[in-house]
Amino acid sequence: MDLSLPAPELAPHLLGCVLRVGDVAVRLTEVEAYAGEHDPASHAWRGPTPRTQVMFGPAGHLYVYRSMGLHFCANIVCGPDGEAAAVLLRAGEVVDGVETARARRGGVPDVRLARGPGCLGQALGLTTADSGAPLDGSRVALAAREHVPARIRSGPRVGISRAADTPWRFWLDGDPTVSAYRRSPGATA
DNA sequence: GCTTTGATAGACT
DNA sequence: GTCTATCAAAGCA
Repeated sequence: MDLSLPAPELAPHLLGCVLRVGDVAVRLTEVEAYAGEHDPASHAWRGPTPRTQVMFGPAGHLYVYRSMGLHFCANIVCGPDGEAAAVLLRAGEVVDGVETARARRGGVPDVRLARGPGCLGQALGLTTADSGAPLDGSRVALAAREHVPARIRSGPRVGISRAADTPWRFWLDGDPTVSAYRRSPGATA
């Protein structure tokens, strides 16, 4: 696993990998690539800010942000140092620490534990305090998948207002934990 | 210092 | 399928 790859190349390679945060681990089933300064949909497209600075740093760190006040979304920073590339983790299947995740999510069906970016962040217990945390295996670790997933699909990204037609969303076809496609209301497409 | 916007999720018609 | 809650960071005056 080479996290210094550009986001669009790395994203499909992350599918099927297991991300562990504390007691909870998820198998990634849905991700989206963001190419930083070259991507109008990225938080970092206009240059570094206090909130996005971690994306400009070296690969192998978490970037966590808050959306709509209530929801936390997790990204894995990738690309070379200085490039604001990141891969948004949109959904996953909880493979360890299910009880912990279930408690955090308030008793929803298991298939929904990490379905959707905000849900995934909540299931893993991530907050903005975890933004910038390294994937060094202490609290957060990324394990390579054992086999290449059989069916990977790609398509337009979801829920963003710019460049929504860029096919940088990747997911495992047929996986029940993948969120239903949901078009951005104001997407320019 | 103030105003606008957002990489959503869940409830409601 | 459509509508809205809710707040911090970004952007602008």
